[in-house]
Amino acid sequence: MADGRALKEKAGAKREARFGLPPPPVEGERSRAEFAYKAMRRTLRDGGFKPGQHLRETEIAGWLGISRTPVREAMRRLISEGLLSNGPWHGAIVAVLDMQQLVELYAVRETLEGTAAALAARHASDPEIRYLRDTLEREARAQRNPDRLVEINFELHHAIHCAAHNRYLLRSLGSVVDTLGLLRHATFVLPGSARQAHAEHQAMVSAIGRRDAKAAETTARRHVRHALELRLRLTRHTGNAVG
Amino acid sequence: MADGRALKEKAGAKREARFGLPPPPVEGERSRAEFAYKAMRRTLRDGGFKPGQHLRETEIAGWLGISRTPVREAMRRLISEGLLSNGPWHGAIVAVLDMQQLVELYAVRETLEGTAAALAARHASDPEIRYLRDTLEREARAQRNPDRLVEINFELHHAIHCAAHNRYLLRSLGSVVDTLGLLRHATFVLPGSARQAHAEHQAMVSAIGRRDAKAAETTARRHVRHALELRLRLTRHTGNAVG
DNA sequence: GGCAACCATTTTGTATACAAGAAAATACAG
DNA sequence: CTGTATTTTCTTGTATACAAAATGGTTGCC
Repeated sequence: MADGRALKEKAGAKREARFGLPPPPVEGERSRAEFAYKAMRRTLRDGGFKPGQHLRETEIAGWLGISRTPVREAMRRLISEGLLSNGPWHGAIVAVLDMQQLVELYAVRETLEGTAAALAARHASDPEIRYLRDTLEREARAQRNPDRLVEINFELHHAIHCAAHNRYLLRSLGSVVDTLGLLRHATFVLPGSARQAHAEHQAMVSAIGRRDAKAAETTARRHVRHALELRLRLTRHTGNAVG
Repeated sequence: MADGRALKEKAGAKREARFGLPPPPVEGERSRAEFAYKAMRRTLRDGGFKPGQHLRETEIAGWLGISRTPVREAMRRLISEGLLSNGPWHGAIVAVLDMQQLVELYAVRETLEGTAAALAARHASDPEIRYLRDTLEREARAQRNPDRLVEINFELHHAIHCAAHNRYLLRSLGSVVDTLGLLRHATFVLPGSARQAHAEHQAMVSAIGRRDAKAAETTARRHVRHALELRLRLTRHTGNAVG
């Protein structure tokens, strides 16, 4: 860590041109590898990297003002999580999802979300169920605010995943959700979808609260199927490739 | 860590003492990171690393005759796959599974294997189904050979996973199967278990061959439940900690 | 004798130098 | 003018030097 200053300045010039991102948002991680990971992840989420784009180690390193080593580590991690792909010739590119992959992904998600809901119905603690109901109410009050809706939707699903009390299920679901995070547009822009999603969320939380595992699984699976339908419709509008 | 030569010799002397492994088995991978990954993975599989053991980067590097960089990369990959754990103080230790984790793991496995079987029933090609039947016959002929049985069992399950034609399901299943691979003892040592497993495999393959997704899922889930029962019984015999 | 603080050793984190490989560009020949 | 071969440049893979953090032992004090 001789001098980050010179690097940071040089990269600063390229920064805006290369990626649309302001400065790397978070600072103060305990390790630079962690910092690089979080920064790249957030940038992926926010669409700062375009799907299919070739990410060069030196470029990212300069951008973040650190050396290649921690960047490399972060990239390998993102690759193993499926958010980046190993290009044909060694080199990371931003993963792209085609429609076939979308369908496969949602098939797995349906299974895992169904299981999570069923397990949550069995194992959720009372405070967890109260938190679910609270989140549901917050969702009801945010119907007009798409950004907030996306956020609350994520919180609700994540809360259910956690309430299942199964760390391996949580890991697999995390992998699927992260991959799905590559998709840029929320489906809430479609008319009526927010209301429908809220109704389905209500059914899920209600079933979990009643400790009705069967109903929880059924409603969760149906919810995911509907989400896929919305997504496919959205994809049709947007164009062939997603992301 | 001034000069690698002294380290290499020192580690070479320790090699047999530290890890029970002869020389690192595979050579000629396209990158040393890949080589280190495969070597460590194989060693984990073969029980060369003891659960809970602290793996030091320099030690592994010396053992494999390469530098720390690719070793580091391999370790991070293994950590992200859950085969190693990030020790409390930065440093990789071999993952250990307690009984609670075992139960959670099998719960996920039941879901995923069930889904895989159901999808295989729908999507498997005829050659894939022929391969399943062939593997089943090979299993029938190997009833007396526990080592071979473990191998064929793995092949059969993997063939079903592949026949589902869903790369995300395959990834999640791979994660679960790998973690399960930390368990050293096969359950086939228990009396009658091999025969029962074979019967259940027959039911699964038969259902897939009939394109009966519902039956495939049911039989697969039951198979996994029985496997968990065997595993728990075995754990009881072996002692509390598994691996 | 026990506890605490400090120092030494070990181990991980980071940077950078160097090598090998691949891709792109250019030049030459047909 | 086009296709191919060669060279150049860029990018990744690996090693090693260096820095920082932490652990464990040792020593001193209460």
